[in-house]
Amino acid sequence: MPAATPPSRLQSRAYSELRRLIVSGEFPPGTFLSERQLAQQLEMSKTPVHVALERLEAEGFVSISAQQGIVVRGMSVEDIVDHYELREAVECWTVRRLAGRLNEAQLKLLQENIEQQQVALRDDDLDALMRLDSEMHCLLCSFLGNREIMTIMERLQDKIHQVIIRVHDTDRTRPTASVAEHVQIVDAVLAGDGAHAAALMAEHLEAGKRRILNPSRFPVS
Amino acid sequence: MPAATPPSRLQSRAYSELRRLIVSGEFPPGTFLSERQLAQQLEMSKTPVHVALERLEAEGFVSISAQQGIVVRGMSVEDIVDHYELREAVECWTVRRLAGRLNEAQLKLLQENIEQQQVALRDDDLDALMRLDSEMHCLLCSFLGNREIMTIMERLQDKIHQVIIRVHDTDRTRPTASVAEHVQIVDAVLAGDGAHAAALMAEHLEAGKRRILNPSRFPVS
DNA sequence: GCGTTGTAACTGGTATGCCAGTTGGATTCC
DNA sequence: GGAATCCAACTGGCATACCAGTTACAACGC
Repeated sequence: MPAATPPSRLQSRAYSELRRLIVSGEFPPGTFLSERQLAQQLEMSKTPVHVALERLEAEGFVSISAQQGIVVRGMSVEDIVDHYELREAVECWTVRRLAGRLNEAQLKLLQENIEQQQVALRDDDLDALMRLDSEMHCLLCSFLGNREIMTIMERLQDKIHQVIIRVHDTDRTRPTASVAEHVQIVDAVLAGDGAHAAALMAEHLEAGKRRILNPSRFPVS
Repeated sequence: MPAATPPSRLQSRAYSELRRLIVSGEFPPGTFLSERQLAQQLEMSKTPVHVALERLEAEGFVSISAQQGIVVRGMSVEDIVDHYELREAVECWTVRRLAGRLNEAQLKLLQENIEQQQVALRDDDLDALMRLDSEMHCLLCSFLGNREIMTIMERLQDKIHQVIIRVHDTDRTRPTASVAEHVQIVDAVLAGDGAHAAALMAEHLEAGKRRILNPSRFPVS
């Protein structure tokens, strides 16, 4: 048996696609969605779409009101604070744990990422910087080999991506500092100084949070 | 309009009920479930049951194979290790953050919990001890007022409950030590010594993990 | 007796139709 | 003209029917 095509449930496709549309900003916060319309757009029936939306609601990406409609959730200021607290807890612990334990392959991945960050910074490519930042944080977590943590980090990165693409500041100070902080964090991890790496990570995340919260405009639940 | 009964979707009821049945051990790991049978048991149709199961799969409580069946997931040794790593990250950060910031009402809640633990210990009521332990850890996290963290903690507590009810050791050493550790942790938080509280919490969780992993028998995914 | 094969009884996944409830706007009545 | 009202066009939630795929077992052929 060649196993043919993996059955690949429609609901999985609906989930991935919808999550992508929301995270990418194509469905910005506040957008009203309709099961029927989405079903038509995704060329499937309501059922798998319904299941996917239900899961997205559980993960906080949409809000469903019976007999009313579905609306894409944004993050409130409180949500963002909560979000960064969780990231601080997880990521500080991560670098503390990783300190002095990186192998060569892992180090190479980090260095490649940082080099690309520096290129993107020079080219003023903010989209690439954003992607590389997310990748860097996920990369560090992935080295733990902990699926629980990875799942959470991927969700957190997606949620913050949804917010950050709507923050347009022309100031280059923060991206420049951010790349430098990444270098310092990796250096501290490499040096085996877990406490220092954790402290740097905390400052790094705090700065990221301030950048998002300061140019304050901001959405709703 | 008196708003009558809140609509309370059937799928929410299905989700809560199924999660309860799994966590409580009534559906032990490895149990085969059937959408139709569950629908009959819960007195509703397949649809809400299907949605609930899909969400439970996303949260790791069950495993669904198309055209085959649904099986209640247990935790592998790796799952347990991952689980405790995440708890260490979150809970150590929590007590560090809480150190020196408890108000009187919060302190009272903690003290009441500890008193009940001591009573349960004296009465040799292991079920109560288990419940109070879970409550104590959730209590601490709840003081942060962080919904992200609370949601995660509730899921983690449920998953570990599912495992721990299957560990029957007659040794009273661990429960006794556990209660004492809770007292020390609260004392450290109260004294405002975050680093010490975090260190105590790490040891406490490590001991809990060892207790589960040592009497090793253990299940599958 | 053993291996093969065919079949029937399941499984979850999906499509469809209907339901109750909400909403917004046109209409009607003051 | 303004306000209350009613109705039609939605919404998501649920039940049902059907589908494809899997599995286990019985019957058959060797």
